[in-house]
Amino acid sequence: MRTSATREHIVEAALALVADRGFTATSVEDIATAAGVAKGSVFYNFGSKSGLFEAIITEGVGRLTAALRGAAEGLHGREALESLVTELLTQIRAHPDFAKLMVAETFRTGRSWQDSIRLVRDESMGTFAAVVAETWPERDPFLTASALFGATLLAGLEWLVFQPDRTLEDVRAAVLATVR
Amino acid sequence: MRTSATREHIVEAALALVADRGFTATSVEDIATAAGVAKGSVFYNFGSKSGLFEAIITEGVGRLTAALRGAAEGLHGREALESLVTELLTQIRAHPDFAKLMVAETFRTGRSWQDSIRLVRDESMGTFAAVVAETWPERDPFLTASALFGATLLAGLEWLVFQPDRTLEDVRAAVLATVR
DNA sequence: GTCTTTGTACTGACCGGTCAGTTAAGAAGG
DNA sequence: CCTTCTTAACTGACCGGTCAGTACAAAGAC
Repeated sequence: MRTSATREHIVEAALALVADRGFTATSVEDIATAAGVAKGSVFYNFGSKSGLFEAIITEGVGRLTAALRGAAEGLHGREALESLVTELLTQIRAHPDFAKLMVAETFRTGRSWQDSIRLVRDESMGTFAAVVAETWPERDPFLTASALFGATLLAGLEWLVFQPDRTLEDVRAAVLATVR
Repeated sequence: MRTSATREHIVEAALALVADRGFTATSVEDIATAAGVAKGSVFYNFGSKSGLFEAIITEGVGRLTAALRGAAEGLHGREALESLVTELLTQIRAHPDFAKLMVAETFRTGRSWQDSIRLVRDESMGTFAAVVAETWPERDPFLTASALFGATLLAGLEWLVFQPDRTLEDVRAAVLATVR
């Protein structure tokens, strides 16, 4: 099997802990305990602590970029934008820890996995920017895309962290009502 | 003098390092070296590592909330919103490290200074929410506010970190063109 | 004017604990 | 019995926090 149960348990536990506390503040021992394995297994399966996080992020990157690309596929204008917002919110709900991690780490420098984070950012924002460039050619595509992306991302996290009782539809409506 | 030069040097160095690397990843020794003082001085002046960060955040909190409150004072509707966006961008430019720190730490839990961070968030978002509630009573004030706040904040950081050659006016225009 | 005292700001060597990473031995399974 | 995977014990580096001591200025004491 390509991804053993042990690997999956470790990745899952690590993602949750790191999203909440940060990379350096989370010890490998804690991750191993939460995953129900011994510390050595983490090193056997991922080589190093940062190796583990590169794996986590690479996995999340692939998932998110694929989802966003698929969501915009064949659509144009406002319709494409609405589909992107909806898909991003869906992904945030499905993988809130990864979303937190992204927000927390995007503007830092020097970590080994920074490139991967930067990659999701560029890919995701690129998808938004493409729609913007096509639909509103008079606007600055990347600044506009980051505003749209930021609005969706922070509203999504506000929802999951502080107002978890709301529905995706509530949040979607709020975001779409504020952007034009 | 209330705040000695030593204190200021330490706060300044600490804010820069922590915004870039995170709290746990930054050692007190590193901060002291960057500030040009001995490690002991950090503990003499702030008591503990987390005491130092509570001081940093409290300072930033006061500055930001006062600025936003002042910006919305006496204004209404779209005019108030535009003033808030402009003021938030101005603050982000003046104190980019504090902005990074906010983004990185808002969705974490359990740190001793978390309450202070939460406080800026609530205050800042509250100022936006008040304008929303007054101007567009049919919209959800807090979800809308977080979308507006998120759009401005992430566009602002995109600007400072990835496109520093742009002007505040460029970013302001992009954000205001995207929100309605 | 000089000597002693006192208080404050600061220093850096040091200590105890924590943590990433290693290793050697054992289980699981074919 | 051999490969793959897992484990517990261990190691050395690093880090937060402490503390005994230095520097120095202000304030009496004579």
